[in-house]
Amino acid sequence: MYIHLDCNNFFVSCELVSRPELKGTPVVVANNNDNNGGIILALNQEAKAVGLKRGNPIFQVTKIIEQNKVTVIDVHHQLYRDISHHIMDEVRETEMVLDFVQYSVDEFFGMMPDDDPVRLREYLQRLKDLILRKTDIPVSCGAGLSYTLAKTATWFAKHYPAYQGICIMSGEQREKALSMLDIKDVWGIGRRSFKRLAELGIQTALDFANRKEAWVKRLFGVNGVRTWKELNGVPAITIASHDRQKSIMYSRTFAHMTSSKEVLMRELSNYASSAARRMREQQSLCQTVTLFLATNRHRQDLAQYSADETLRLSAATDDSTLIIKAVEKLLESLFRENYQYKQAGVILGQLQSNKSVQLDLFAINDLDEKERHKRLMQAIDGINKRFGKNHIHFAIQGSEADFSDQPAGFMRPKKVES
DNA sequence: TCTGGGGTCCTAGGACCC
DNA sequence: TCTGGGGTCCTAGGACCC
Repeated sequence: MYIHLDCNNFFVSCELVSRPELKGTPVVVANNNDNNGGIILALNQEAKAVGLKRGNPIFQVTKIIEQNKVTVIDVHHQLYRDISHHIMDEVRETEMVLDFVQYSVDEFFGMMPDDDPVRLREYLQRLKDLILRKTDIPVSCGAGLSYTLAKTATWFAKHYPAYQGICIMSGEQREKALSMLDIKDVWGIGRRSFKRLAELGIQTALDFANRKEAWVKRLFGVNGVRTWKELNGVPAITIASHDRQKSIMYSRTFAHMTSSKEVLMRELSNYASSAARRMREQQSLCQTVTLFLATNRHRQDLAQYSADETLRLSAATDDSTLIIKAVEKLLESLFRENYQYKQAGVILGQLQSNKSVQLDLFAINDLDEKERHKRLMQAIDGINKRFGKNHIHFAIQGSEADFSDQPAGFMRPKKVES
């Protein structure tokens, strides 16, 4: 049997670890909160109960928030990454999960060489208890004959309190479960497919699973067929190991728009620097650097512009100086005067291991230079690890007061963390 | 009159996920 | 006033090869 574990309301649960007094009260996590902008990214049961939804712009629901004394917390992505690492490490250490594979920041899959429902339930209960004890994060879990069915089981575990957070979907229960599952809630069916399926009269997961394979292939391609097989209890999906990403993105929506190239460059150099640091942490090099810019698409009264461009480096690198230089070059190419920019980001692409480097043909005599850069990066990371993020930085990143460690906003004083 | 048949690689954009 | 940030994979079409 495939098993699946998923943290409950992950972002909110992470915040409640350090603010336990808020447990039992409505809490949401939003971005750009201190600017009264932003949207709801995550919410707990209590917040859902008063009518809030993921994706609500804060300014549209201020009344509900005030009337119900909802606590709104600013998002802390790094905290969630750290807690995620903690959870995954704890689970790995127990060696309880066969074929462990992390799927996202807050969920993972595994296998269980047993389909006895009683033993499976005990086993999942032990995992669930372990994670709660070690990290204070509640999880829900499911088991089924494929990844998709295991994830479906977790969906039932979350939506039906009677399961108490654990749902085992045996082969016999499969059809009944799928007949109760709306097709839009199936993993792999997004908004587009849902719309087409609705037009074709397909309402439940079972309706879909009962169609012929050729029909599915014709209308929904290979991915559709994979989902179809999985729903029928035939494993068809492989999940790539999460330990080495293929790209790293760092982007922000700004609290205030800007039309200044200098301001953009300062922000972007910070994003590049943060992305490069994360890349070095996972011991990768990037071969490409992408930059994108966009105006506020919600402001129809303003001129719109968005663009992106990718620069291929002559050799893969993890050197912040080279990456920042690439970003400067890209900004030079993409920037247009007289637009109000609202969003920008840097993507480091085609990541590869730093263990096997393809040398730059034209820099082959520059090994000393390479070594010096490498040591420079190590020194910068070491200092910042010891004295705090951005303790030392490149001049182009701006003065300390400019750093927006938290989601966006120019000129906001740096938050000091003890 | 009549203009092939087979490949590979790259990229942009779509669709999906959390 | 105010509308997220991060990823993956697939496919179609263009450019190129013989």
